[in-house]
Amino acid sequence: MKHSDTKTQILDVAQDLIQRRGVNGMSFKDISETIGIRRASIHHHFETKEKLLEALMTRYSQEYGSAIEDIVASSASAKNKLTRYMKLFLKTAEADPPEKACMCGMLAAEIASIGEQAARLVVDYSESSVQQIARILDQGKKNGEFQFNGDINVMARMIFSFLEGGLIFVRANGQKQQFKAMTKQVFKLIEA
Amino acid sequence: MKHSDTKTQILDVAQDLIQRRGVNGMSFKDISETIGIRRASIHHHFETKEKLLEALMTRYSQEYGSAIEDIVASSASAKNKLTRYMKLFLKTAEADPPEKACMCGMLAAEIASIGEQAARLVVDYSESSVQQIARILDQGKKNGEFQFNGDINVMARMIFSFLEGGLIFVRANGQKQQFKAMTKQVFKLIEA
DNA sequence: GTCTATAGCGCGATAGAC
DNA sequence: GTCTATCGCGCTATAGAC
Repeated sequence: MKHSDTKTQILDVAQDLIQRRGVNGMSFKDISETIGIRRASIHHHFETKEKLLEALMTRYSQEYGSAIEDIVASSASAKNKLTRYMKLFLKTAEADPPEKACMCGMLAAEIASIGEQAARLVVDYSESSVQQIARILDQGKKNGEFQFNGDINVMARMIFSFLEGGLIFVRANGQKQQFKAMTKQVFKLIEA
Repeated sequence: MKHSDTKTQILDVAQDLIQRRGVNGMSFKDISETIGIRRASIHHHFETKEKLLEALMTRYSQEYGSAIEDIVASSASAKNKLTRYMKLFLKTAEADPPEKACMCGMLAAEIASIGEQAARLVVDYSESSVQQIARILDQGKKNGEFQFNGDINVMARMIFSFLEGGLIFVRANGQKQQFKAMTKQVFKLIEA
């Protein structure tokens, strides 16, 4: 079993810190102390903090983007797909130790503090997530699983917004079981 | 017409900066340069940054808390109340210049970076907001305006989460008209 | 690829004059 | 109540040895 290389370790620790404290609450010093190297060594792998954020968000988009694509492209029911999609968020809410929000949500909250490139990656990822949710809703509406009034895309954006905001607030108030209750409530609103 | 005093100016500028950049993206230097005084003068009014955040969140709870109470306690229809409540968020989304999210949401996102006292004020305020939304939903369900499956409190928390998350993401992607569309979608889901 | 050393600035905070 | 001056630390970033 090989240990992950330094570059990967840096990305892992940076992501963890951002999910807990945010971009401006995460520093090269924090990272270096956590993985036991010097700050200068981080700069060897990532020239600037801005570049680190770009690399982080790129990896994130690929990992989660393909996980979500797998879900949407599968032959399962719409309900099963939406359940699996929301389970990705549930996993973060129920992480041990908890106190983690979605990294995309944290970067979006501090969008003014990250570079243009990283900001675009955040926007692109979130817009693509909304689209994927919309596809699931569309499938469900067409095959009769789901039934609700209003526009599918608006509804998809609402679900995404609630998932992101929900994670931030259950982390703040510590009541993570509330998050699960809300994901179940989604189905009560849209199921036929 | 008297100009607002320094203490109020400091709170106003601090709140504005937090809504745009977040707690860790706001500094005494930013505040001092914006209102044209020295950093030491801010410390005269607020001993520490932590105390400033407490004062800020206390004022915020009072202002918005009483505005929300007025709405909930009025004799209007549930639909009218919920519309007025959501209009408080819409006003932030459509602020000019925009790029503002809800201060409570920004503090919640960076909850690990603020003191215990300020953190509790954030949690208390958001929980009380959820309760107020629940009261509106309860009124609407009882008098037949609203009709939806599931628990009222969970539904209230979902609406609050979506409003907070929604503000963060429409600020990031610049499409504030999407926020208004989502608030309208709420009624399509719950109206009888 | 990791290190030491350092530059240069921003930060929160305090002492003390006015 | 505001100022100047300063402390001490954290921050991102860079140069250059090993």
